[in-house]
Amino acid sequence: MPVCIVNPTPHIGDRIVTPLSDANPTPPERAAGRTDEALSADARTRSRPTMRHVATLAGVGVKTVSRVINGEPNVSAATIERVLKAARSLDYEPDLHAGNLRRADGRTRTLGLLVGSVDNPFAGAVHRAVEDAALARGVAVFASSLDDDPEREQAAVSAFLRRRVDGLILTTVSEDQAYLAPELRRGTPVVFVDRQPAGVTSDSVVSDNTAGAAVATRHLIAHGHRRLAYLGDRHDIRTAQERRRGFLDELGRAGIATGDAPVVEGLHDEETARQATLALFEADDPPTAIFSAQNLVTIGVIRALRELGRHLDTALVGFDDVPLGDLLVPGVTVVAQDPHAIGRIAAERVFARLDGDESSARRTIVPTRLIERGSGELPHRASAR
Amino acid sequence: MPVCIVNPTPHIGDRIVTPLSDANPTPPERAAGRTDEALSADARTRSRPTMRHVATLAGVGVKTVSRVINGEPNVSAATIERVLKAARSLDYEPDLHAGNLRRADGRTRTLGLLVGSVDNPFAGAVHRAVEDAALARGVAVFASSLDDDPEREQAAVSAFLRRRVDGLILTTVSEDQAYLAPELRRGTPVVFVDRQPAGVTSDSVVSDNTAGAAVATRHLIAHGHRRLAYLGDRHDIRTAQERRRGFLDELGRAGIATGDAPVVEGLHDEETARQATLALFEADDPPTAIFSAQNLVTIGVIRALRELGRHLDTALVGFDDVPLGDLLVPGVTVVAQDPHAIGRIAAERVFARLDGDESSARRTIVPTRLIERGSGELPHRASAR
DNA sequence: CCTAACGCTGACATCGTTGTCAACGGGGCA
DNA sequence: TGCCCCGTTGACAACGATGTCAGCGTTAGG
Repeated sequence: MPVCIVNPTPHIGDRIVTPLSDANPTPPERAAGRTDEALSADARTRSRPTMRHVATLAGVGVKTVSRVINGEPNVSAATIERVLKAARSLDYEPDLHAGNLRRADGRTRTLGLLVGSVDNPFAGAVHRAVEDAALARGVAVFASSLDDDPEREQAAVSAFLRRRVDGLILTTVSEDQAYLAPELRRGTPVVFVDRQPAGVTSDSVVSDNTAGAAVATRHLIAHGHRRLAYLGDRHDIRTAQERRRGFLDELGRAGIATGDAPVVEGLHDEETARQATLALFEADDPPTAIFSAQNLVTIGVIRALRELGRHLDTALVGFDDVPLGDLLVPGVTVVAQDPHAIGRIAAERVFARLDGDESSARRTIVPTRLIERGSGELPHRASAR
Repeated sequence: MPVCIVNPTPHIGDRIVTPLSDANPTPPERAAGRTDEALSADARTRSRPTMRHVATLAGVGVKTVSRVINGEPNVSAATIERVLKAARSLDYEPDLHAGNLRRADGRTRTLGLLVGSVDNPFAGAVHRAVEDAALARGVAVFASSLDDDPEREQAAVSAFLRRRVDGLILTTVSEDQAYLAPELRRGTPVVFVDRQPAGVTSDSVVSDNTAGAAVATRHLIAHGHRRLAYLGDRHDIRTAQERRRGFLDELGRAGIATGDAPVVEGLHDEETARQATLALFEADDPPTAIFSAQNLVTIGVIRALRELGRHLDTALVGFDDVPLGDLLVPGVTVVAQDPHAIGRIAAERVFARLDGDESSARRTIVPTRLIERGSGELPHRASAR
């Protein structure tokens, strides 16, 4: 086995390629064998074995093979043995989709999951929960990233539907999901996560955005802050709107003028959030406390505050937890969502629908939890500047 | 739209469920219509429309619909128009798998991806890169978590194969992937990521584990440390073995006795790593520097060092980057992998194979990069204790 | 002893689509 | 005019599996 020693400080992007011994010398080729011997020899090598190959080798009919593979009753023990042996020797794997074409229930045992980005920790947790629920039922999960792009949303849904997924779990960003109406009418379960649907009615599972934002805001106000800034996601995302509303409502409730509270929207990643924060502190009358409405935004804000050296005197509460948030100094106070619960519940809703639950659409609101770690408890003091 | 106010400090796990107006009132039922009117009416409502439904509505044959849907030539403009109109009005989506059954190339435009856990940031980045490459080719990605469970590995591969994925990108953990040999013989592209295959020969894309670990170790030694501990993953994972070897070899090269260097293995999450670290400091002669060989292990070590108040006098270099590692105090020095490159290259290998590349199997080694952030540059001083 | 019932089995149609092939009609050319 | 070619179209088989059904042999019951 060749060992490769790399330059101690290599440039990422370089790579070292090591050729190994020959493999896959057999070019792909579809079988056309018809005689029994041809079938058998052929299945054992190039082409993918079908039930007919197994049946021929076992000396039984295809239907009998089907019965054995699917564990149907009324096959003699000896026959089962022969069929299994043949299947093993050919390394036979049944074609789920071919079977599905004819099968009565028409289920592909497949789910489509659309999340913000499979790279985001929130999405990762949702995905993992969905997968765990799916695995228990032998269901595979297609995962796709949305990137807040409405076209990508529709393209992903279309790709899922062409592959005949049994159900959809969707984070959406388009104005309106009316395009899903025909599919819903056909009975395909669709559960919206993190975002609520518009233009159609279906199950959804979301965090309590308004209340969570209000809790965060109240927390900052309770520590003496009167000049609070909101930094959030695109305004056309309803989830972001709810968080903003929770923030502004709470300001109003505390008698703080909402008109001149700095509200920055349209942030979608660390870098834009960082720059927005820097700009906020360049302007007159910078905030003494910040509510950041999304995990990547929170990280961008933290970076900016560090750069400005204001992280110890500017209070911060973020919506959605941040990895290692407890190990930073100060610790990052957040309104934590429960992405694992969101994913699990969404999957449960899909499976309940598949199992025949025809009750009316349900909105499940998963509570958030304020986690105090320091950044949100920084008191207001006379401006440091 | 009902608004729900949640208890300010709710217990996560509770949830609020709001019933919405009725939806999906149509029970699922397979169509059996035969006459043209029945076909049409039926397709428009309950059942999923097929090409025959579209053909009937457009007044053409199914093959013509097939031609239009697939953009094949030799269909008159007027016919195309009629067919598209009919397809749109029925909200027709072709069945990729049915087509695939008959199609010459036999491609499902689907990929199977097996990673440690879709929840892990390394895996998320790999996944995202694979998805991006796949999206460009209209390929959907099945993602599945391995959890270092050999049975899960085989079950996942089997689930992928039953769904006839065009290619596999696998993180493996079983002793031996000989079970893949028949599939490889059939020409299915398989690319191993992060782990190298055993018992079969196929493409792989891995980080330069040995060199990376050596760089990390050399870095710690250069800062005066002589008592270095290794904390790593399960010993039966080859990737972990390589990192350990890189560590021990480098110790040897520096003339440090490897026999009594603390080497803790079998760690698989933050908690086990944390406890192992605590134990290390309870014993005599604790290390002054730690090399942690995996991202979750690194985090566990950091937590333990914080608890012990030793984070400012114990040097630490981790293998694989840690989210927000630059914002901790001290910053976490790591040997960063390039998971995005790993995923991208793996996907490129799969697609190259699908495009007919039959060159011999290739091992691509993606370099690592030492990122100095503070924790790895803590100097050795006389024991603080 | 006859018949019904049952366990076991395979022939056949079918699922939704595409590959093959032949038919049709019109235009260009000899 | 006759022929061929080509663009357009649809009938039909086939892909790999399952649902249906009928046939076989054996056993239980009358």
